[in-house]
Amino acid sequence: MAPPKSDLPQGTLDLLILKVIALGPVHGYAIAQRLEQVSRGVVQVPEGSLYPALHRLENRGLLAADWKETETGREAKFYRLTRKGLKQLKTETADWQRLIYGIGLILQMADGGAE
Amino acid sequence: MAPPKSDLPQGTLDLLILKVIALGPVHGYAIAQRLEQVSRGVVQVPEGSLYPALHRLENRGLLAADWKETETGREAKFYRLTRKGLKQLKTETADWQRLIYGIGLILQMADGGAE
DNA sequence: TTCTAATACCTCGCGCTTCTATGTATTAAC
DNA sequence: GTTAATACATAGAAGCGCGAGGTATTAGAA
Repeated sequence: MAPPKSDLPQGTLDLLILKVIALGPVHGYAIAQRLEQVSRGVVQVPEGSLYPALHRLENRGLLAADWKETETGREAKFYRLTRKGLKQLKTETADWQRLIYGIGLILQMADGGAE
Repeated sequence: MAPPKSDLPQGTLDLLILKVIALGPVHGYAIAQRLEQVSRGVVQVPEGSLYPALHRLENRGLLAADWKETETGREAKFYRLTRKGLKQLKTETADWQRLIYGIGLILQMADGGAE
């Protein structure tokens, strides 16, 4: 309903991409679709963010890719997680959880909440 | 226990600063301390991030500042929220909630969750 | 047939933020 | 008398997200 305009904070995109790929090999275009669908429109990833991110992750050795055919008979680059990528996913997920916990504490803060 | 290394995602710092200031006038140095204490060490704001952020927010008209004396008899720049700043705080808080909701959906995703 | 829309990939460059490093000055403690 | 904490500040580097642009294929509408 509400215009779901919401830019991603720097750093979170990698985590989301790793998570989607961890569920099974997917190609880039499908990753963006999954993220938008699953998050119910909250997370929208423009291609200008997506593909550079994928290349970054691949260069860091967190992803590996092979060209295959999609179900619709079209060539696409399917990504999968490396062992290093899986480890990174776990670390970043934990970091994220800790972060939103900490930020939650701050946002719930009311007058007289400290000293 | 665990090394609390956790860089802030871009954009969240403004939100946290606005939130702290909303509780009453504070000076910059104290803001960083409050954030670290309340978040139990999760949020750590280096001065090189803090002061530029404060200046940014002031230039955008979200904060106003006056020099006053601290309880320890020292000069410090006390910030307070403008009306615009309060409005911004509400918007950004709502945006943040929607974002962590969306990201939460993605991180909870398991195989077979979509098709 | 021709045009549009969707799929699927890519890069360039702007803009913005964060962080490290460095600097000043004062007060308190050791 | 030197170190640590308080309190402010800036400069420069590095990184990321995004808009805008580009290529190519396929499917469907006009």
